[in-house]
Amino acid sequence: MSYANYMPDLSDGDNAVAVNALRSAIMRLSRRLKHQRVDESLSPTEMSVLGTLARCGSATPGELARKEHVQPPSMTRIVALLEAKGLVRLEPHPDDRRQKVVSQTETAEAMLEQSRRKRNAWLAGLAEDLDEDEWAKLRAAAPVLEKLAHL
Amino acid sequence: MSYANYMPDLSDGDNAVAVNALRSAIMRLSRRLKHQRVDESLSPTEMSVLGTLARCGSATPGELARKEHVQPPSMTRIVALLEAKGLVRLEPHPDDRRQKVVSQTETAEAMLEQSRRKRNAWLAGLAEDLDEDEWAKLRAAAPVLEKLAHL
DNA sequence: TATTGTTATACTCTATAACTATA
DNA sequence: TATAGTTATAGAGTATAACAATA
Repeated sequence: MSYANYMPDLSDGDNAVAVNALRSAIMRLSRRLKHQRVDESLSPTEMSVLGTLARCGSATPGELARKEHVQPPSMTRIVALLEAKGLVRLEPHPDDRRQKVVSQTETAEAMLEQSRRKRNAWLAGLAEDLDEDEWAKLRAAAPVLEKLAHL
Repeated sequence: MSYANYMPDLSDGDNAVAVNALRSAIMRLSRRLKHQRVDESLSPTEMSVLGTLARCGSATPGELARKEHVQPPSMTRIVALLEAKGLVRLEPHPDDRRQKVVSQTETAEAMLEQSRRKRNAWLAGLAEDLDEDEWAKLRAAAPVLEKLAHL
């Protein structure tokens, strides 16, 4: 099969339908996920930063800003709030005194675990309305969506 | 196969991984989708309301607030902004004088069409990094995500 | 008395512009 | 001169509380 067969041709009805459905679902679900916080004082982006740190180990504020698609001043504020809550640690960069190294604390790890439980519980509630086939499709698409989000 | 086999057991690693990936991707993609507005003066929720009206025909402010998961005062503001831009029409409710009926204008239909084109263009840009199999998984999961968002 | 929608107000999150320190 | 991060400020979007009109 040639590249043209799966490239998202703008006139391809299937892909257009999928794109519209994805966008609509993403915007709606993101709004509802905001209400599923383990800690009400933790914003979605703060949670996302903790998740990034859990995956990457540590990062500079600039790297975090690029990964989360926010501007540097916004990340400055987010990191400061997380530090005040004891969820991240800030250390001087070993090679460059302009930069800082942000890493998660043990408290953050515990909170992420708690968050995972709450998200699973929320999902379990919705699951009663999904059948096995639908669940399989979600599991298959999850890594693709994650890849899209990182592109 | 029994119900227990596809129910999202909290100890099920596959589902937990999928949930984490989905949540992370949804939050990141929603942030980037905000920057893909066809009209800079139209917020994501305003776009979403227009989409809802396109699907449902018309609705009261209260119904829209529930569907978009925002509080009634927020929807009052959103509807007022959309009306000022000539994108929705407000008419008195036929049976209940407390309520109003919101419906989209022809201008809104044209804007939604333009928006679809822009989203497809954005997706076409990302498509170069997705292979055929990944696209198939996205198409399969799109209706499921839409269903989730409506549950 | 309950419900629909609005007004007034405050809060959260993010961005832009200007600044400091270091490379 | 360029880059990393910060400070100060403004704007967008939403929520809560109090209110008006109608059921």
